Amino acid sequence: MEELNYKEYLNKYGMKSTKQRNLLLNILKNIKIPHTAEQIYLKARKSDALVNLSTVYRILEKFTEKKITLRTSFMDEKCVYSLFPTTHQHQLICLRCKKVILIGGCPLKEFEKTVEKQTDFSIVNHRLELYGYCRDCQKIIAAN
Amino acid sequence: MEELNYKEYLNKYGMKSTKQRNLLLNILKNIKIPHTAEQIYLKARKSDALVNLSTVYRILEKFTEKKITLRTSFMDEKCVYSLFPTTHQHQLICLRCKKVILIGGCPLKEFEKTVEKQTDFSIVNHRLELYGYCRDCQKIIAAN
DNA sequence: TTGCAAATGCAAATTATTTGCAATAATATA
DNA sequence: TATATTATTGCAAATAATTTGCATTTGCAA
Ligand SMILES: [Mn+2]
Ligand SMILES: [Mn+2]
Ligand SMILES: [Zn+2]
Ligand SMILES: [Zn+2]
Repeated sequence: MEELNYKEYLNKYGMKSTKQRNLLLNILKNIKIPHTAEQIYLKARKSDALVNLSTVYRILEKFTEKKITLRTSFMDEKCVYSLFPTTHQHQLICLRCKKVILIGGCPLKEFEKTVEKQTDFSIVNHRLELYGYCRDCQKIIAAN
Repeated sequence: MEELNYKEYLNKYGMKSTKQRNLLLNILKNIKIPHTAEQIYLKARKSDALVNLSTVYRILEKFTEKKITLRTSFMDEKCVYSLFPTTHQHQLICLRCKKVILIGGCPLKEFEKTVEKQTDFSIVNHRLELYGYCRDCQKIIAAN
């Protein structure tokens, strides 16, 4: 964790720079996979700055509203948050260890056009996730 | 609502035929879009047979386990249930009126193979939903 | 520096879903 | 058909994630 001040950045979004928000931005910058509000809260506790869990929820809500973060929810599980991706991408999720791999490249452009013609819908976005087993988990499963 | 007895069908799955289960099967058969447990419960109450909400949850849980129903959860919202589709299909959802259109034909087979090669994952399924505006809602939005 | 709106902490509320347990109902079989 | 054996149900209470009310604190613009 280096930089702990995102004042300009936050002000640009009309948000005050608080130690809690700076801290969360820093945490979000350093995580490689999406985290739940509670996971982020637990990381925050480890730092010297204290944050309350409701504050974490409130901050993530505001960040999501401003598209600073992306809020995702898998099948049944809790919502997870990550910095909003700069490019359009999709996720490949391991059903056993929950590892997430981001995949660039979207296979849906043509399909969307076809569907638009067939249905008269105007499609504005989509959600695509692939589920499977990562190499490690494939081995573990095979060994049982 | 015609037939109210699915005894053979339920027994085949190792489940007893109860008036609650028969009723739910009938409701599920007649709905055109996925419903929440509570929506199904409310429809059930309208019939003469009484059902408890926890029972509805328990029945839907068991149905889902047996793949009689499909349990889906959109972004933040509650889980919804529908009869398990006989063919692989995806949903096109209107962001304004929440209408759901089912679309047959999956554009992902080739893409999955490519991703498997790139990532060493073994892909077992995927989730694809398209979001947009239905024709009616497009008009309404344009008129504002 | 001060004033005020925005942000926070804390506890309590909400909401969807699940669970324990005693009562009831469905099936198998005597 | 009567009975025994389980599975299923109803009801109330528990859980778990998220949200909210309110008093206090903080950031920042004037
Ligand atoms: Mn895409
Ligand atoms: Mn598909
Ligand atoms: Zn894995
Ligand atoms: Zn619509």
